[in-house]
Amino acid sequence: MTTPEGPARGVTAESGGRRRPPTAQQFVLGELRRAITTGRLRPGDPIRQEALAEELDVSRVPLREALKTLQGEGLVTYQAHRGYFVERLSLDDLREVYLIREILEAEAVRRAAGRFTDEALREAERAQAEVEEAAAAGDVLAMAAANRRFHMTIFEASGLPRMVRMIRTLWDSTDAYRSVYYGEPANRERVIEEHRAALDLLRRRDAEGTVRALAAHRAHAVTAIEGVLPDAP
Amino acid sequence: MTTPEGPARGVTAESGGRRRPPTAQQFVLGELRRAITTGRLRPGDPIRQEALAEELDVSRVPLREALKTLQGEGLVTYQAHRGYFVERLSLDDLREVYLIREILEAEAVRRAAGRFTDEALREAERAQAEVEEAAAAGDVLAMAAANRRFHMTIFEASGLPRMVRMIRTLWDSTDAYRSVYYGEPANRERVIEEHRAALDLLRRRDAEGTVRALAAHRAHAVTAIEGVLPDAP
DNA sequence: CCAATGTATTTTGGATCCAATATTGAATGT
DNA sequence: ACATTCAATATTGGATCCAAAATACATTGG
Repeated sequence: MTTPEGPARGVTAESGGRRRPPTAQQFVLGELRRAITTGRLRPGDPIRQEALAEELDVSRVPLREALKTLQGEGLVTYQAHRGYFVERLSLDDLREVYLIREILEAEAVRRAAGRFTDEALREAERAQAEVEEAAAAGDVLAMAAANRRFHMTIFEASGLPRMVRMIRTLWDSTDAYRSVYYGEPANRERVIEEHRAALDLLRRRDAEGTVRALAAHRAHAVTAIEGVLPDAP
Repeated sequence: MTTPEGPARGVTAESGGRRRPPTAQQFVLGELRRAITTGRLRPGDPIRQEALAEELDVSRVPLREALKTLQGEGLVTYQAHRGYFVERLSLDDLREVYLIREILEAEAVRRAAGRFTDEALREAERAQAEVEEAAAAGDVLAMAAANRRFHMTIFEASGLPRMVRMIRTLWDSTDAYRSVYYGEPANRERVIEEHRAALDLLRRRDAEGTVRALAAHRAHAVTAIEGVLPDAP
C-alpha cells in the first residue's frame, strides 16, 4: 500500500541543494508547498501526518504547524479530528481568486506606478531578464519564479505591505495551475512581450496604462488556465 | 501543576457560558482573539507560551497551533527562536486595512445586492434588530458582534466565499480598535441609522446605492477611529 | 443478504520531556 | 568605566508517548 521504501525519498528528495531553513517547520512548509504545487500531493488528498513526517524525517509537531500555516493560506483545509486535506480548487474558486487578484492588483499597480523609483525599475528589469533567460532555457519552474519576482517587485512599490501579502497568498493558492500555463511555448512568448510592454509604461509612470496592460496580461493567463483546468480538477 | 483535574475547566471560567470548542487549539484560538481584541494582550507584547498555556490550562502544543493561525491572520508576528509578538498596528496599517476593505467590500456588496434573497434579507434584518437591542442596552461587545453578523450576512450573499474569508480576516485584525468606536453613544446612533438606510437600499436591490451607503458608513468609522488611535497604539 | 452493533485499528489531538537557541548577567581584562 | 567573553537562565523548537476520536471491520440478529 504505502511506500515499501523507508526513509526519505519522494517529497524530500528534490531539494535541489537549497540551504535548509533554521527550523523544521519552515523546512516542512517549503517542502509541502512544493509537493502541492508540483502535484505530488493532489487536490482532495488527505494528508497523513505520520507517513509524511517520517518521509521528511521530522516529527509530527513541526509538520502540524506548517499545515496550520497552509490552512491560513487556503492551500489545505482542516477538519477537527479528521485532519488536513489538500484544497480542491474548483473552476469557480479559480475564477474567484483571479477576480480578487484583479481588484487588489489594480489598486497596487496604480499606486506603485505613481511612486516607482529607479531602483525598483532596475529590480523589475532584472527580474524580467531572468524571465527571458529561463524562457530561452525552457526552464518552466525558474520562469515561474522569476515571473513572480517581476510582479511582486511592482506590487511592493505600492507601499502597501499588507496588500502585497494578500496578493502573494492568492498567488500561492494557484501556483499549481499557473505552472501549466508556462508549459506552452506560445504562452511563454506572450508573457515576455506583455512584461516588456508593462515595463515601458512603468518607465513613463503611466499608471492607468500599466494597470490596463497587466489586467490584460492576467486575463490571458486565466482564460488559458480555465481551458486546461477540467482535465486536472 | 498541571491538571490532576480531569476534563478541562481552569481559566475557561470566563467564557460567558459559550460551548467549548471540540479541540483545545480552537478553544485557545478564541481566547487569544479575545485577549488581543480586549487589550489584555497589548500590541508589541511578547507572548510567553509557558505562562499563557498554564493560564489557559492547556499544553504549549495547541497554543502554538493557535498562534500559527493568528500569524496567518496578521494578529501576531513570529520570529524563529524568539517567539510570537502581538502585532502592533500603526496608523498607516490601519488605513491600509480599511483601504483593502473598501476595495473588497465594494465588490462583495455590489454582487450581493444583485442576488439578495428574501432569506438573506430576513437574516440581515434579524442581525440589525440585535444591533439595536444591544445598543439600547449599552452592551458594546454584543453590539460589535451583532454588527459583524449584519455585515457578514450581506457579504456572504455575494457568493464569493474566499472574498468573505479575507474580509473577515481584515475585520479580525482591527477588532480592538473598532470596539472603541462603539463606546461613543453618538456613534451607536449613527450606526443604526446607516444600517437602516442600507437595508432600505437592499430591499430595492439598489446595488450602487448600497455600495455607496456602506462606503460612507465605513468612512465614518475609520475617521472616528483614526481620531482616537494615537492614544492607544 | 442487509442492517445494526460492537470491537479493533488507524489517525489525530495533546501532554510531557529533552534539545537547541537566545537572553541575561556576572566576571575579567584593558 | 567600558567593552568583551563566558557561564547561567529563560524560552522556544522538536521528539516521544499517551489519550481521544474517527474509521474500518467483523459479528450478530433480522
